[in-house]
Amino acid sequence: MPVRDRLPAGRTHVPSAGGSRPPGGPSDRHHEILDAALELFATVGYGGTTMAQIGDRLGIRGPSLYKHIASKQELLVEIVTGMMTELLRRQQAALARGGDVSERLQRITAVHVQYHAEQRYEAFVGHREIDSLEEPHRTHILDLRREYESRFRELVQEGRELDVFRTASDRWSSYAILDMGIGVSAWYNPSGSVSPEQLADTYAELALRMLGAERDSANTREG
Amino acid sequence: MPVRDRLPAGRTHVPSAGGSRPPGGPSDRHHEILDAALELFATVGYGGTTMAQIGDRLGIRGPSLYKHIASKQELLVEIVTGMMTELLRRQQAALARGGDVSERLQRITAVHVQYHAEQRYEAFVGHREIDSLEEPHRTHILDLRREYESRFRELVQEGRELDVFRTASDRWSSYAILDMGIGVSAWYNPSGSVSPEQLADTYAELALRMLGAERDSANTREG
DNA sequence: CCTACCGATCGGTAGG
DNA sequence: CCTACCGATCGGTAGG
Repeated sequence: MPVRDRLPAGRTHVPSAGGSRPPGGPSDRHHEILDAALELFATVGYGGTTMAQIGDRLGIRGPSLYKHIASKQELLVEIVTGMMTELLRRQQAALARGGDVSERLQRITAVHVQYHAEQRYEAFVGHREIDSLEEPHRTHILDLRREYESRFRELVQEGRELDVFRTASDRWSSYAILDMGIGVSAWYNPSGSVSPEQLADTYAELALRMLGAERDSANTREG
Repeated sequence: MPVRDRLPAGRTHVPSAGGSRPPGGPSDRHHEILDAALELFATVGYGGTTMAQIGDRLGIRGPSLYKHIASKQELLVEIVTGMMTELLRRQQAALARGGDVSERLQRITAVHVQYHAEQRYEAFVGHREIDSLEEPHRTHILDLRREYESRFRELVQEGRELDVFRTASDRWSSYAILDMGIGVSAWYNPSGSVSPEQLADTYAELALRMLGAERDSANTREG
């Protein structure tokens, strides 16, 4: 359900490297285009976005965009691959910190949710517009996604085998965790009073409870 | 994440009333069109579906559809309003059965999930294509959805005030439950070995755990 | 970065 | 239920 209403306006920049890039450089323009496209794809959809609209946001005409980009499809590919790459990167970092299975599950859930709040536009587009990707990009993204998902499932399984988690199905439990995090990208409001970190912590707690983890409620985070 | 791959082929009929309708009657054709449109909207999107494609499924040309329907938009409106109406109807029936707050929360979660598995195409389209609705339909649907969601939130609140549930936020908990159910419509495979009922029961259990409900694990269902 | 424009697609209508 | 077709939109190219 959550999507409440249309996605609220507001920016969700890919880090713009505030100053380290030569001003007026070609990749600056590319980045501005990507940014405008992201916001439009998120609010009116890939198919619903025209090159003229993207150009409007930069004060130029549609055809002028082609001096900086190859195609509309290229913009989508960059957005979606950037999203999956970043999700996998954060997930790997979370796992690399080690800890018991509850800690690791809690951490990959938290980074999952935090990303979907912080970069809600990338996440929203990344999930919604996968079928707008032409091959072989679509297949590639689906492969990355399967890898991302399998980390959750494997961790749930590990916990269940150790009798730390109690669940009827590793698969369904991990899907439930993934899906409730994805949902965040549809309703999170960055102008609200809650930070992505707070939301991430709360959801990670919900996930652990869902898995029937016996909480010591104290030492789940290392000192 | 879950969407695994493209939505698998397969039918999800609005009940076709096997035989009680006069054969060749006008509403038969209307229903066939609606059915073809549903499957196409679910697999290639509303914007990605052409009238010619819908016609193809019935062995007729695109323009011939207009003898039975008013517009492409009308088809979407019927699908989405049908979905929200049915969800609300089932939810009300679940609440009307009474019981304590855990029982009622468990039941509205179960019907939520069961619908998203049984009618996964309607549900998928109903969530994904809301922004493809023209006004005033879009606003109307969003109103119905808010009503549907609020029942979850109110029930979570009731349980928390009774100290039956323990949750950091009624809102986030209810969104989590709603979103994990919505996710089902993207990955559920009706050809698999698990029934919508089984999935619904399992998810209802996950929801209760998430809310920190103290399970007696026995008398949560009346005799 | 622009205007002019091509080629293709599509929802819907006309008129049988 | 069909063919013929209108009017509008859109991604992308040509050629400055």
